[in-house]
Amino acid sequence: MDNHHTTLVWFRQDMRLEDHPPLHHAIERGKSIIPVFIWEVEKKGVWNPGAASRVWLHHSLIQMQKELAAKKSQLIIRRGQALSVLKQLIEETNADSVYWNRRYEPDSIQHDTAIKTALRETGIEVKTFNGSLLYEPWEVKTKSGTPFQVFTRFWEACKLFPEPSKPLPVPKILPPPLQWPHSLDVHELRLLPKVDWTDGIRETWQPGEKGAQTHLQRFISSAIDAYSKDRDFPAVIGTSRLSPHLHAGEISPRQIWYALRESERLHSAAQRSNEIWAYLREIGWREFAHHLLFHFPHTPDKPLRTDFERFPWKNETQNLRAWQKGLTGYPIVDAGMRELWHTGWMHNRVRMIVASFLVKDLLIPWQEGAAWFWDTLVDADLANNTMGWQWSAGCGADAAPFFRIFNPVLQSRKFDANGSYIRRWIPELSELPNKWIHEPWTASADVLTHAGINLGKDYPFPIVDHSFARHRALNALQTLKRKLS
DNA sequence: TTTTGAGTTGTTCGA
DNA sequence: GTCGAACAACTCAAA
Repeated sequence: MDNHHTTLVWFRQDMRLEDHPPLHHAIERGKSIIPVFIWEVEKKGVWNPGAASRVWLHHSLIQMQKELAAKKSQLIIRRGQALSVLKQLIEETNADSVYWNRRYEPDSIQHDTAIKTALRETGIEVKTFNGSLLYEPWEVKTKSGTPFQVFTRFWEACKLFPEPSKPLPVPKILPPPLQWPHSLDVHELRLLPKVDWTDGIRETWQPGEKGAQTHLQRFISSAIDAYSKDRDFPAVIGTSRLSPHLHAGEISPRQIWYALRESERLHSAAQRSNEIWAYLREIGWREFAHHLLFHFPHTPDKPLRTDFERFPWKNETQNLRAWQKGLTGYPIVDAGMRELWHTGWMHNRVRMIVASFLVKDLLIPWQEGAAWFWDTLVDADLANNTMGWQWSAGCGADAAPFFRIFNPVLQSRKFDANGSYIRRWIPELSELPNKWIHEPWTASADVLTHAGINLGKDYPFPIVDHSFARHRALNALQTLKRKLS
């Protein structure tokens, strides 16, 4: 049995067959291919995937198995230390090459680099590729060679690069080995929770490459033309909702880039072009987040602006719990937190509102918010999550702390004027007229009774007064300034 | 990328 | 028709 020159293609956060450089190059070698997924033993002090991400991964793996089966191939699933599993597989299959797409989180870089070195030392060919970013984080730099810290400058610099390379086609067939090594069943990884709370995720999402394509097509055909207007309204499906697919790598940013550029070419109207670039700019934010994380690897735990390490945070567990459960008494905040809990996702506008509320109104450290998002978001991504929270706290790149104290009532009136988002996620308020839906505590006893609400019982009073909290946050920022000078 | 508060101008309404 | 109070609508600077 000559299985010689088999290539292992190691899948991680790139659960797709289209635009997959390692697969493409493995096929070009003309030898058999074994797709591998390894569920690594969870390590302490490392950002292991959160509960919602694991649920997503479970379903994504099942989809991958189906996709591969249609290509006369299969996904070999193993568990354990990646290096020893790969060595084991190399021995079992006589493989001489391992290909994979690069990851960019600090832990992953260290980890993957060590594996690459160790494998090469044993004479194995290792090739790594860029499968998840438009540009490598180290390619984009200022004129003086330093990393960017302001988005607009970063994005301008990106646009000076040649366009990203065209996505690679889905391979027609993956040459199978003469004999398949043993694989675990997806269920054996125990990625699903013991108590099943995943209904909402399953109803809302369709993990896998097909689901990603469906979302992309829907977005291009029905939402892109109103993107810049609609994207801020959480009751409207005005955003792409591609974030979990992007995070799992079920679609690559190159595929999105080309799909949109293609649609720009087909509809040459200037307006559509504006909308497309407004959206691509968001893909740019994702690139920027990875750029920042690569150059400032300590930022998942520590503020980029070091003076913020002395910010007088309040670690009030009760308030944190109320925020997590969607019981702050501010309907727009609670609606967002409940959408998150139920679907594993939250509209971006609402993410900014709830983040501002946690950090500025409750003065709870942004790391607490980041940790909760990490566990509950199906799109939990270390780069995006870190940048987003530091942006909200005002301690990261593009710092503007004063601009980021959102008024939850004003935001609610502006972006959910008729309260349909609130009513969807907070049914106990559904009978309350629009006038009071954003601030139930201002409604008269009469109005509340009529809406069937016993405030303080059915729905909480605000856990903090926003006006008071705003002044408190401004004072806290003031002390930071004083300490500096 | 937002909110607030002050200052200004405009509008309405009743005496 | 006039006056002034009350309030709405708007602009702008500062946090």
